[in-house]
Amino acid sequence: MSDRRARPRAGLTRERVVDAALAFVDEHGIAALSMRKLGAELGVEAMTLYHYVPNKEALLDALIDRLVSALAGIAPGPGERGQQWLGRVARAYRAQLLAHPGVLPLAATRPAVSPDSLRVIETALGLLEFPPARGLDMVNAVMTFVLGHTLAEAGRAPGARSDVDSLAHLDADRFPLLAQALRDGARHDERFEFALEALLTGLFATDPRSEASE
Amino acid sequence: MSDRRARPRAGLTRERVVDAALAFVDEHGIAALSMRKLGAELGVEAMTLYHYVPNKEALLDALIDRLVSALAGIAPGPGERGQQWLGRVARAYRAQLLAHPGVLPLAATRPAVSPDSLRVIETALGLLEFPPARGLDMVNAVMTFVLGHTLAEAGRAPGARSDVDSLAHLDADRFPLLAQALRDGARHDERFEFALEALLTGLFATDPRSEASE
DNA sequence: CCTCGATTCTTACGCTGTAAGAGACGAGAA
DNA sequence: TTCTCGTCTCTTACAGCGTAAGAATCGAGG
Repeated sequence: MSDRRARPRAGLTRERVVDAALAFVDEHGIAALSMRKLGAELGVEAMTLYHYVPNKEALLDALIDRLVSALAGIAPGPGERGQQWLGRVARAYRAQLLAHPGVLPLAATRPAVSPDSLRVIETALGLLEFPPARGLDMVNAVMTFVLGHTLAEAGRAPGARSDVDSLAHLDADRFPLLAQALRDGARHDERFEFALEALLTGLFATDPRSEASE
Repeated sequence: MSDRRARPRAGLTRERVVDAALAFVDEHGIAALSMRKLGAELGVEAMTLYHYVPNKEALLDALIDRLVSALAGIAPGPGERGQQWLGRVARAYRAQLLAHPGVLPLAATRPAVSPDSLRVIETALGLLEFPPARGLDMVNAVMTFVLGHTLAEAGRAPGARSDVDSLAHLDADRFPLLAQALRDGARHDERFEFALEALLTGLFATDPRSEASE
């Protein structure tokens, strides 16, 4: 019944598996991802995947690592100050998250402590001219801000797009100011730029050298 | 075999169900929550819960609403400026999230558009002396910042506590500055206060009346 | 050709959310 | 009291999940 070449080798790699998972999540959302479906996408049974990934958790971790790794390549330009560089990293992070919104809930839920993300932080601390503890506070503030902001913008299920989009039909009598604020639409990019600049300005407002006291 | 009073009424309410779910999540984490286990906690079969909640998604939504509703009661003090009030709301939001860290992944993943959260925003817009669109940007920035920051601090599984805590044993040779920055421990509260003040300062740095141009 | 390790599949278990419908309860009507 | 009816609860069932255990198959090196 079964022909002799029913099961040719699929030529899988851990990388190919993660690639396929990322593509699948981009298309169908994180909730739809299952080992069986991912296997089917690769022409393979579910259990085969366990030869390349210890379990599903590890696979999900690998998805985040993909996004964060892209940030590790952002080198400071010649003479670039910490503030500019941190802004560039923040924008790149947001771009990565927006490019793969299905992964956003994962980024929110799992710690980002891969070697690549540590490298980004180490670079920042070297660049910032603040005491390391303070520098870490600043990096933490910026990265968590980007995550939170992008979550509100695009982190929800593939159906409803964003917080402000799901408010399209709201009670203008009970919330007149909010209705007015929303009249111009979402303006996600503007909103992000405004808030990022405000945060960076606030963070860098103090003098690096006056930090040891108190 | 089964005695005559085997099934007395459980006296459930939607509220009691949500209460139990919140308590269960606080104790065992969101991943452990299942309709069957929650039913068992209430002395009832799983399907019984569906008389009080249309499905599990709605139950999860109800959990977030619990947290956000607590913010709706924060009224501006007499003569209180927008910046102070927004800071108080931010700290209260963080306190709510920290009190129920199991719910944090939900807050990150689901839109916060319940009537109560809209009321908070409307109040903010009335208080801020900025054009509503700009005021919404500011509220959005603060709330998403708090969410992101608290996620990094406590949003992970009940096992590993936080991002910085899971770095306790890191390679001090490869990441010397980071290791130094972590020498004093987590300092979550300090870190939050520093970043929140920076953000608020940055947000309120511009003059409300000079916003119409450009 | 034969063997061996790497790869893939099969089967199975306990768990999940929930659809469908049966059954038991308690309050009001007769 | 007895009957009825709407509300509550349970039973059964199904398709899907992650993955443990082990059998089957492949391709490369001896």
